Amino acid sequence: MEMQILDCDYVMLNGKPLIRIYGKDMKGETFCVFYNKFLPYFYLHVHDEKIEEAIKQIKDRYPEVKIETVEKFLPIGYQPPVKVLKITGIEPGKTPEMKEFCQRLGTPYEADILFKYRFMADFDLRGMSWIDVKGTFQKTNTVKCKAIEAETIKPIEILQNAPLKYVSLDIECLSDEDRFAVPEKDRIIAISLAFYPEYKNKKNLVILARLANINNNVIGCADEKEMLSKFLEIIDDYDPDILIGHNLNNFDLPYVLKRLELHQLPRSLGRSDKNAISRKLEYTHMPTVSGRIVVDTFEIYKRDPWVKFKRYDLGTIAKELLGAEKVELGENYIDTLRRLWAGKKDDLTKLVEYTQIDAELALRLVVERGVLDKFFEIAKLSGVLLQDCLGGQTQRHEFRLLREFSKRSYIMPLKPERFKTTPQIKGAFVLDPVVGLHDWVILLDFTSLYPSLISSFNICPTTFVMNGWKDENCITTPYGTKFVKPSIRKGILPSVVDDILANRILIRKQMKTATDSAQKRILKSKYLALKDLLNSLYGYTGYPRARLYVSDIANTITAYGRETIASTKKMVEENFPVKVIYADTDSIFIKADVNNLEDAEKLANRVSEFVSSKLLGLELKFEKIYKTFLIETKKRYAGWSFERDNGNWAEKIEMKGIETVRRDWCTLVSETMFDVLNIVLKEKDVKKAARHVRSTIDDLVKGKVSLEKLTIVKGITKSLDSYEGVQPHVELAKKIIKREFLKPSIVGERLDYVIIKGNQLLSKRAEDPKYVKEKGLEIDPRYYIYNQLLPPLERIFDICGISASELLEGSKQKNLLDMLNGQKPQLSPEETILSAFDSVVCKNCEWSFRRPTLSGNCPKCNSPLYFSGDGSIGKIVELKP
DNA sequence: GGCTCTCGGGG
DNA sequence: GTGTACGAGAGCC
Repeated sequence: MEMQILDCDYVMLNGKPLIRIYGKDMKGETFCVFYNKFLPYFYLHVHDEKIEEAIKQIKDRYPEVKIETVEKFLPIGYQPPVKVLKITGIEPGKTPEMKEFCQRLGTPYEADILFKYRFMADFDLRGMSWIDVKGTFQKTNTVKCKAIEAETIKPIEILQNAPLKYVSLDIECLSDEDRFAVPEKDRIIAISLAFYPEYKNKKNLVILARLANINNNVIGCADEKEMLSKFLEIIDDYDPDILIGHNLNNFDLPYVLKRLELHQLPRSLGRSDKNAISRKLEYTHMPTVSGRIVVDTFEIYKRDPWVKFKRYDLGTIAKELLGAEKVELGENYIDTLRRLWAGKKDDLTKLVEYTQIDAELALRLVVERGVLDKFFEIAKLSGVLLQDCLGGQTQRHEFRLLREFSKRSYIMPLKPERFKTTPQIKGAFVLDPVVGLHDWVILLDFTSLYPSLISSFNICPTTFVMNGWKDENCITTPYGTKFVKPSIRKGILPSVVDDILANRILIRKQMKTATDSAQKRILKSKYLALKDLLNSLYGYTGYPRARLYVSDIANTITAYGRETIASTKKMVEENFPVKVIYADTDSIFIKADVNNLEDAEKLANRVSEFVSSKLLGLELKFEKIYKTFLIETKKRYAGWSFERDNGNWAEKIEMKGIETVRRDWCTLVSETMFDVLNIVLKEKDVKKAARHVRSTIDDLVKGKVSLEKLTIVKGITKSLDSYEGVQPHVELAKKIIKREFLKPSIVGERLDYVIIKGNQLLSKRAEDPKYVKEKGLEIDPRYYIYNQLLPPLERIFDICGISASELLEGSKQKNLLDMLNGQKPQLSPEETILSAFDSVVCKNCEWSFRRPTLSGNCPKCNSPLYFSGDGSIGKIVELKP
C-alpha cells in the first residue's frame, strides 16, 4: 500500500510504544499505519575513564535500558570521532527524567527529540512524503480509519499529492453580560461549516443550538449539547484532513473544546481516540488534532512576508484577496446578535447567512489561494510534519540537519537552555547613503549571499577549528575564526546549501519542460520552498535557541558579508566611472554617468560580470535601474524603477521604509505622499510637487477635503480609565459613552475619528465623523497640516531643498495663517504664532519639541507647552488652540 | 536614531 | 507529549 504522510503520533500499548502514521492514498482513502518495533534512545558522552562507572549507575537506576558503546562525531568543532553511550529505553515519556539523571554523568545528545521525529529520522520518513507499506490490516477502534500493522515501511518518490479534504469552521457565541464571550460561561449558538470538496452535495452547513427550519443547509438542534454532538458526528462522517478557521487556534478551537468538556462530550475531533487539544504559549499556538492538520488563516497570513495587510481581520483579507464582502452585523455586534438569535425566521436566516459566509471565506482563503502548496513542499524537503511547518522556521532546519547529521554519524546537541544570555551577533553592513535625489541609479545584489558564503568558505559547526591546527589546512576568516578546508572535511551546512542550490537548478529546469498544470503548480511551490529554506538558513545559525547556535559562526558569516560588500564597493568604484551611493547587506546602489536604460544596463552587466569573476562562489546580479532615486536615510528610499520583464522594461514607483499606509494616518496623507513622490520621481519637478501640497493644504483649509480622507482609526482595547496619558480616540470614547448613555460598552470597538476646531486641547477635539456631519462641525486644518501631512512630507522636501516654511508659504497667501484664515475673521494674536513656530517648548523644564504633543502638555513634567519662533527669539505665546 | 512596550485576531 | 516557539509598529527618550 502506498500513502502520503499527513501526521504521526504514538501511544503506549502493552508497555511498549506504538507508532501511528496517518496518511492518504491517491484515491483519497485514509489509513493509519502501526509500527511497534521501535524504541526511544539517546546518546551520552562521558569521559573515557568514567564510562564503566556511568554504565553501572544508569543500569542501577534504570534496569530496563539497553546500553551500547558506539563511535560518533561530536557536532561542534572539527575533531576525530569519540566513544559515546547509546541508551535505549522503553518509554519515550521517561526520557526527560533519564536525560536529567545522565546530565550528572556526562553530556547527553539528542535526548530531547520527539519520539515520532526520532522514528521518522531513522526511517527516512518526511512529512507529506510517500511511503510504501507492507503489512496486515488490523481491527481496532483506537483509530477511525483503516489500520495496518506494518512489517516494513519504505520511503518512495512521488511528486503528486493525494486528494485532501478541507473543512472550515466558524462559531458564534452569545454572552449574557456585556463583554467578549468566554467559553467558561458563554454558550455557542451556532457552528458554521464549509466543505471542500462538498459534503453530501453541500458546500455549507450551519448547525444551530435552537430548533429551526430555515433551509436544507441548516440543522436545528434542541440545545447546545445536541449541536456539539451533531458537529462531532459530521466531522467524523466527512473525515477532513485539514481544519480551517480564522483565528481558529486562539478562539474557535479552544472554545469548542472547552464547551465539549463542560458538556462531558468527547473531544474527539481527530482520527484517533486521543483528545484534541489547543495549547497557547507566549503567542504561538500548538493545536493537536490527531491525523488532521489545523490551519489558522489568521496565523498563516500574518506570517506571510510576501503579502502585507493593514489589518488581519477576515473582512480585510477576504476583500483584498478574494474581492469578497463579509456580511456586517452593524454597529453593536452583541445587541444585533442577541436580537437575531431571539428573533423569528427572518432574523435567524440573517444570522445563518452571516456565519455561513465567514466559514466560507476562510475556506476560500486556503483552497482558492493554494496557500498550503508551499507548506506541502517545505514538509517534503525538511521532513517536518505539515502541522509543524506552519509555525516557526527553526524546526525545519533542525530536523533537516538532524537527518543529515545521522547519515554521517554525527550527533546533535540538546536545545540550549532557555534565557541563557548569549553574545550579540554583529549585523550587516549598511553604508551611510548619499542623501538626496539622484538620477540613473543601478541596483545590483548578491544572490543568496549568506548561503553562498557558508558554502564557499566551508562554514559549519563540524568544520569549526577550536584549537591549534595547521594553518595550511584551514580557512582563516575576516572574523578571525578558522574552518578546515573542504578537502579535509566538507561541512554539513555547506552540503545542505549545495544540495538546495542544485535542487533549485533542477526544479527550474523541470519547470520549463513541465506541461501538466498540477505538476507545474507543485514545481513552483517546491521552488518557493527551496528559496524559503535557503533564505532562512543564516537566521537559524544566528538564533540563540538553535541546537547548533555558535555565536562565532554567525559572526563569521556576517563578517564575510560586510567584507564582501565593502570590497565590492571599492572594486566597483576603482574600475568603473561610478559612485556607490548606498549599500545594505547584500546590495549596492551605484550612480552612473548614463542617460538611457540600455547604456545603464550594459554598464550594469559589465559590473556584474567583473565582480562575480573576482569573488569566487558569489554572483553579483543586476537587478534594476532607477531613473530617479530619492534616499532619506538608511533603509528609507523611493525610486522610479525599471526592470526587465520578458525582455521589456517594466516600470513602477517603489517605496521602501517610507510608510504611506499606517493605521494612525488618514488616507489624505498616504494619497498626498504618493502624489508627491510620483511628481518628484517621474517629473523631477519639486516645485510642482510643492504646489500640489499647497493646493492640498488649501483644500483642507477651505473644507473641501472629504471627511473619509481625514478619518483616523484606532481601537479601544481596554477599559477607558486604564489608559494613561491623553489620547484622542480615548477621549472620544468617553464622549460617546456620555452622549449615548444606553450604550453598554465601547471596549473592543474600533473608533473612527476626525479632529475638529475648538477651544480645547487637541485630544479633546477628536470627534466621530458621523456626528461631525450631522452637526455640521468643522475639522481643524491645523491639526491635519502639522500633525499629519507635514511630518512625512517635510523629510522628502527637505532633501530636495525645500523647507517647511517654503512649503507653507509662497502660494497666493503669504503664510499658513492667511491660508488658515481664508475667508474667516482675524484670529486672536495668540493664534497668530501658530503660523510660523519653529519649536514647542516647556517653560518649566526647558524641554523642547518640534511639534506640539497631542495633550498640549509637556510629556516630562506635564505643564503646558508654549510655541516659540516667528523669527524673533523669546517671543513665546501660550498655546491656545 | 535606537530602545522598550503593546497588541493582534475572535464574539 | 523525549516539546515550552512572535513580531510589527507605536511610543519614548
